[in-house]
Amino acid sequence: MEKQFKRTTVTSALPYANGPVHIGHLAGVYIPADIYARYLRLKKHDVLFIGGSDEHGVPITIRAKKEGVTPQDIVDRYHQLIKDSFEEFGISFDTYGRTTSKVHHDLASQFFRTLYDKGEFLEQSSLQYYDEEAKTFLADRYITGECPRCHSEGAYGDQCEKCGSTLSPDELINPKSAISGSQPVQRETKHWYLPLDKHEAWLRRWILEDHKEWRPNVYGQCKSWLDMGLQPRAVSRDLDWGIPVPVEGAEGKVLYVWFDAPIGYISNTKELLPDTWEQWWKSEDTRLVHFIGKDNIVFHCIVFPAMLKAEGSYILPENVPSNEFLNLEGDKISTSRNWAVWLHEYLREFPGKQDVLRYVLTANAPETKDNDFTWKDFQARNNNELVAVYGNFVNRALVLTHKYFDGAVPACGTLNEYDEATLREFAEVKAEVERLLENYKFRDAQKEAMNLARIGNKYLADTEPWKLAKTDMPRVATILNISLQLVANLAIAFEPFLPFSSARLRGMLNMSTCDWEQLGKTDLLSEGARLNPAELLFEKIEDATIEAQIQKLLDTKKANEEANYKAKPIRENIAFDDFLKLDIRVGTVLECQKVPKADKLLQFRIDDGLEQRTIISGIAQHYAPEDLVGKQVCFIANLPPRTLKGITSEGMILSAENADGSLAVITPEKLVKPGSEVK
RNA sequence: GGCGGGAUAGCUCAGCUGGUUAGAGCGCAUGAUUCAUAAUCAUGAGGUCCGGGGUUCAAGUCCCCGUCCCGCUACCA
Repeated sequence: MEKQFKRTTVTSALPYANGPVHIGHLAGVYIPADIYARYLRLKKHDVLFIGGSDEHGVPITIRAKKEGVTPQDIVDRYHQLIKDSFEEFGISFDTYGRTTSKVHHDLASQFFRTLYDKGEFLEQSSLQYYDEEAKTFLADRYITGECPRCHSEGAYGDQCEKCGSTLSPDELINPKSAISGSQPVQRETKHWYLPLDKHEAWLRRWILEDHKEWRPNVYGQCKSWLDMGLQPRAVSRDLDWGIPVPVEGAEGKVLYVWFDAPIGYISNTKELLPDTWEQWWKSEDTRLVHFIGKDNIVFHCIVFPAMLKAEGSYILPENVPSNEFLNLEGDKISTSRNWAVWLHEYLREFPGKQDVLRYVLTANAPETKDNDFTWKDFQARNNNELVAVYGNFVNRALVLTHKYFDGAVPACGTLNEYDEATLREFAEVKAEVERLLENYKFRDAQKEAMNLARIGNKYLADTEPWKLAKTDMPRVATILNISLQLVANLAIAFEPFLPFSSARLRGMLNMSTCDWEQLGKTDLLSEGARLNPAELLFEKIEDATIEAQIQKLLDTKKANEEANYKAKPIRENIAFDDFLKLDIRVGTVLECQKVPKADKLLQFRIDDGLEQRTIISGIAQHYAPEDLVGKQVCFIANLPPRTLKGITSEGMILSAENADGSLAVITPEKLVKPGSEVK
């Protein structure tokens, strides 16, 4: 475990280039990765911090189609937006590439080819939908139709967004091609699969035995997957946006985006360092660390390592620190619902306050469980911690020096015991911050760094130089010298966390060096050195500012509710005879209970006027079974029976679906005889 | 339902392989102080460690049963 590494490759999940970056991404991946990379650099370790945009995949092509532009236009737009906002925010990538680059295409292609030549893939043909008009196979997202579960229109081939079901394209009723609108036909197509099952044995050993130190969520999820047994995964798709499968007879096929994206880490390295990139990826004394969100655990811990191992010449990750999710004001962050704090907007609305957001998102990082970001917490942490503790100490030390010594670092006399105890505390904090950072505990590490400022405030309160100034100037000189040394130390300690503030602080101190190993030293500023005028390192954030942000979110929410409250268009007319075929009846609920081993199903015993029948209905999340007993419901009585969870359902209970997805059972306005027809 | 993660002071979280009166920051109360962005410092009040069993001399920490939250997954005629 205590392996010595010569260099470290740090990767952070590639953001998908079909939308901007929000605080969830920052808290989960980019800020911790950046802190880690900056820390290693400060320690003069060799480190390479890799980022880049993920620019392939179906959602981008769909978005392009919708907007009437090319996929390239989409990725160009968001790649630039994301790249610029990361840069402005101080995420210190050594390189930020993109998966549409030539280097990436070549490398990914070559990677695939190597595995292909080594026989690491399975080839398999299957039937898939094909659009004869557009002359192309259709990816799952390109097929729409009626959802077989909730019967709403507009379900996609992989998922119905209305009821949330996961679908496969051949389940859709009346499938239509999203490209031409024509009815697609099934055609045989060949694809390549990575047989993960073949890699199971070593993965099991490597993760479950050799990496017990991985975070519980990461380890647990891997174990869960391994215990369920791994299945082969397709690595190609029929699509024209992506990296062509480099095999004869594979025209019209591209690498599946999850296969090409992680290779992006490697190709971005190669693009930056064409001659030496391999040492960052193939040398046993390189430590590889992937920073990701919890949705990416399986890819980075199982699939990507399997790819690397299959290729044969690459190292495997040493750790995969993965964060949970960040919520916003109590609700899940959602791009489609516009429920987010977007980085590019934050940068515009809070100019110069990068570090405030960095601080808050680290202090409240979802390292062990989902956390909630609130604007009030943002304000409190800024005003009560950054301003009151850190900024204030810096300001006190500088102002006092200007007042009593005209802005020059005063001479340090003999230290008394209290001085030395204070400095010892400092050294202890340094060791603790290091230990925490090396264990990927960024939240605690930052808190520990903040303790340095607390020590400083206490030191000033206890020594009271403003009183001694009347009687003992040499002692005041010593106290302020030490205080200023502490301030200089803060500039180093906070460099990984709050780089902008550290830079400003160094400017105020005229401090040229910044080296982690100097942390804890008391000669960072030499006697007589001139200080610049004190500026406020952080400023208070007023209530009005916070209220405006909260209002902005509330407005968003309202706008969304209105946007969602749009009734669906009426379907095509049907013949009256078709209506007559439906036999809708009223029944009285005699019994109702939850179906065992199913979360959404209720089992009804219904009096239909003639006899009793059993009906299963997926409304368990909206009704307690006992509340329905004795009620009358409407149901379709002449559907063929269908077995669900081993129970035969003889009909379908009618419910209305509200805008928020909740269900309301349809019941007659007054009591009628069971078996009454609904016309 | 299965699997994984979580549940500890008002809030956000620490508590390693079980061991003295369960900790930190913020908030709150009281006092001190004025160099400082009404900042700081000290002290204090706050906890059936989700509930119930069990193992043990000893359990927040281990085992079993259950509840709630998050994720993946199954079911939704």
